[in-house]
Amino acid sequence: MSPAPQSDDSESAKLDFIREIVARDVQANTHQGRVHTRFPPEPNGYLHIGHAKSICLNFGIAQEFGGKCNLRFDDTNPTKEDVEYVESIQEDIRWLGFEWDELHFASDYFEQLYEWSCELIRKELAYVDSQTLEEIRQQRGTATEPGQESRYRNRSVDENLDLFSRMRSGEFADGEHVLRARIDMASKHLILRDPLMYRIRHAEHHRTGNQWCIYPMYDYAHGQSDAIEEITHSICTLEFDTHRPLYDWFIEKLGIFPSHQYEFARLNLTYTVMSKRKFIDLVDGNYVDGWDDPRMPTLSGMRRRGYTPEAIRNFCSEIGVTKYNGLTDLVVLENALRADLNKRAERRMAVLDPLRVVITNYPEGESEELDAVNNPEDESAGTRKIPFGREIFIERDDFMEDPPKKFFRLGPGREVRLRWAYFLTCQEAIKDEDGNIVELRCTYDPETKGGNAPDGRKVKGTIHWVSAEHSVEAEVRLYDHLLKVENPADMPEGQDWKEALNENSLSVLKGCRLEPSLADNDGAMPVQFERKGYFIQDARDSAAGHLVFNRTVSLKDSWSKKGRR
RNA sequence: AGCCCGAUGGUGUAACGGUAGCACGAAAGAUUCUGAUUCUUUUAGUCUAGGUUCAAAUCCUAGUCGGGCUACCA
Repeated sequence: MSPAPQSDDSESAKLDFIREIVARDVQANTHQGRVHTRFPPEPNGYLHIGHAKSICLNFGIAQEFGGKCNLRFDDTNPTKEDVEYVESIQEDIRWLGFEWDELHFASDYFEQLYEWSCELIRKELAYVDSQTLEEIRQQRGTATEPGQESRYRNRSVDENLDLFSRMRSGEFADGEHVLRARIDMASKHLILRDPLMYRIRHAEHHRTGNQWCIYPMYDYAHGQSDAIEEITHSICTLEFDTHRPLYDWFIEKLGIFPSHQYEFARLNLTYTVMSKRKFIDLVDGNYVDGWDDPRMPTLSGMRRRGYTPEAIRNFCSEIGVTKYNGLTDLVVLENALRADLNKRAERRMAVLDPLRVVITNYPEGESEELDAVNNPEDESAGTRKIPFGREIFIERDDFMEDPPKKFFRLGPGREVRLRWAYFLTCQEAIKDEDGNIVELRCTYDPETKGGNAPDGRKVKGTIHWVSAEHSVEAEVRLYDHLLKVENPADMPEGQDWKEALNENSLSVLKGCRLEPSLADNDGAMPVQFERKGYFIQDARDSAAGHLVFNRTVSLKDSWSKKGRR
């Protein structure tokens, strides 16, 4: 399939430890120099930015080494999985810019897996255990004490074969029997203490329907699926590293294609959570609006928020791949996003907190159109016309009645530039009876049309504005961190991570005023509201009569930072 | 607790026995019709203790700290 463009680091990029292994294997002509990876999600939830790291790694390696990457759904637990997720996962991967070479489902291998189980039984390497869950658990032993062998451990091959086939044919209820690998109940690797291979589950599977009532466990299904697909490098996250001895054991005993497993550290980001379990808590607890809430680190949420695939890919390449379990600062992600949006987003003007300005020396009842540059970073984006008139709106915090010296914006008697328009001088602030400023009376200099003074005088500040008459109203949603703490794994004793939820993570601004070109903006196009940030029209709630914009990310703001000090 | 994995500026990473480098952040400055962008400069690091070696971030041993495993989840 056609490779997507890989992230923008080129040849100068250093190889991470996994790519080093792959490069070495190619060099040594292992598997005839063939490279084949896979991305193996369980279809039981939506993909998140952590999955993006794995996707970029697996698909990226395939592209870089001229290999292949499969998408394989690890659908071995019918009670948790659903086609809804199968579809959303594919959508998200494609959106990220990758295309799989082969699409597989572990459930397609159930018959082969069953046959291999029989082979292990015949080799006396697997047996049917008829103990209860509780008994099995108790016999497992502890980290310091060995486990005990099941009283069913030495059943004959024939009895095992018979029982296993009757398990398959549905003779038994859930939990009556399991199939176990016969390894070593005294092993220091707890995972090798006769791990379960199959359990009985009378449940309908989203793909195989009611064809099966026994389902393989992850450890028995995953490595064998890798082997069937002749995966050369099976890349997974760190928590599976204790499973590797078992992964290798099955492959060795079955004598099948020797896939190898390599583990890397999953992504952790500050101020957010990154697990399906916690996402479910957020959605079910109505802390967010759903899996695609723009505050969620799910790919669907990030897409709705206005993240671009390129930004995510660049981020993944910047953070690297190691076995160190770190915590990546969210600003790294946000900067990757700003860098990408800065190049591609067209500029528009929008006033989020409008303050009316009457330009007293501008002729009443008249208006004009001015030229504005769409993207100073990209000349090909061209220009557009923006209407200007006697009454405009400016941002409320662009005016101060008693401004400090370093405030470059509007104040009584001060002159600023209206972006792409004229110089404007504030003459008077009109207040209501409570002393709130409700309107500004200003004058403009007709000689400064376009934004430059013929006499060469300079102004320190340029502010954005919209025409009162021509602007359109919109709702704007601003987002902040989901959590108030950097690391939810680090909560004080006895505190649940949900106590750290930021109750101000969403603020909804109504009555915002946008320049009219935004009314028929192609909804999918990211835009920069000048001096405010990058925004995108909300894909779900925005309609012709009711514009809704999401703030993707703010611009860097060294002014407000200074104020804090 | 046993086993496994890990530890380099604030954060994320590179250096593969031979000059500790990069990015982000932070700080200062320049430019600027976005207090954005861009550019310049500065900042700050090898967990600890031993050992091997002419030479250790790198190899060895022990310790400390962090993570994982002890599901009929993946």
